[in-house]
Amino acid sequence: MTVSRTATDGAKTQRAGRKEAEDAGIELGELSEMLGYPLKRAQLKIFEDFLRCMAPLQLTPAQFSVLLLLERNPGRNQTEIASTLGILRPNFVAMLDGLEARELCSRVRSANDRRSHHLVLTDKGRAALARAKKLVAAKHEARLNELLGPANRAALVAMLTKIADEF
Amino acid sequence: MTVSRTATDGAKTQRAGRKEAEDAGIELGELSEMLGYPLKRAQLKIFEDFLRCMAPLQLTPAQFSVLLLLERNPGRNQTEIASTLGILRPNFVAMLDGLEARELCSRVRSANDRRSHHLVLTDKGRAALARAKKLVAAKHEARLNELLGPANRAALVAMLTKIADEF
DNA sequence: TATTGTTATACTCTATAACTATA
DNA sequence: TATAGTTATAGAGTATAACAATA
Repeated sequence: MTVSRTATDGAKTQRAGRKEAEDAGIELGELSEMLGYPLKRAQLKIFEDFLRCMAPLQLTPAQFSVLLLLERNPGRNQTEIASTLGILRPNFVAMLDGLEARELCSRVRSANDRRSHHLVLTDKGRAALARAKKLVAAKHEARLNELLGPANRAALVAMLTKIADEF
Repeated sequence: MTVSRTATDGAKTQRAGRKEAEDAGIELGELSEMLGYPLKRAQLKIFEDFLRCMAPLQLTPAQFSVLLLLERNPGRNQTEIASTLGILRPNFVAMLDGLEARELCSRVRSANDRRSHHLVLTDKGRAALARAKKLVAAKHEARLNELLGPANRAALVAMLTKIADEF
């Protein structure tokens, strides 16, 4: 649990956990056997690395996931996209404002229901997403495969998905 | 990635991701194959369940991890405990204030170095931690074993630890 | 009356700078 | 001068209530 970090790209911040001196022989004890602790630490590491790999495109994991969803599901409205990703509608507004300001996607008022916006990728957004996918595959996911091996990596994703869906 | 939630105990909040209607057939696509997305969702689910199981003791994962560390490593100072857990020292102050106000641990000024505080569990803290461990083992971790099986669960923790330490 | 997008707002986490008291 | 604990503060992320436009 706990655990902090933030390596927006600068890669500064305190190394945390595996610091250096100071924690001269502090024992984690049961903590390392529980799931939550390594799970949280791994999640932070992965997001950190994702940010690093994505630095040239300046996309956060959340923004990347939105673009990916828009590509796969063009023309959906804000409520649909946000709820699929577990983003609350009010919080999705500023996020979309940002993506739209960068011309990566756009809101198109629906003709049928003039309350809702169809969300679509712009050409620029499509291009950025294509580059982003390549960066993630070549740098981020490739390193993962290197560390765990493809079979273990797949097993890991499967177990995490099972927890997310069934726990 | 994205994903939200917060089930401090009330278990309200929108179901997110696996919502109900609205997301009529929205496809996640590559998202489900990447590590970050299921990793984040699993982490939120696990913390949610941890909070639920821990509701009678009102301990967050972070607070639990601090108490566990104090039990295993009595007499360490704030810098040591905080850095081990990846908590920044400034943020650790309010956290300790809370635990001390509930008389679960206490700060003892060091005789050698009057700048630092030895951190120790109180008897009440030791008792709370004992109860907490039982709750986590009986409710939280047991359910995990049920879902994945002990071998898979161990493999999962091993892989996450590897990522946290070596990635 | 219900829903979509939105605003306002608040609370938690995380992060940095700078102070104080010791060393 | 350097370190331990602290204060103040700022920024993300996440949460809820309520409003305008539309259905």
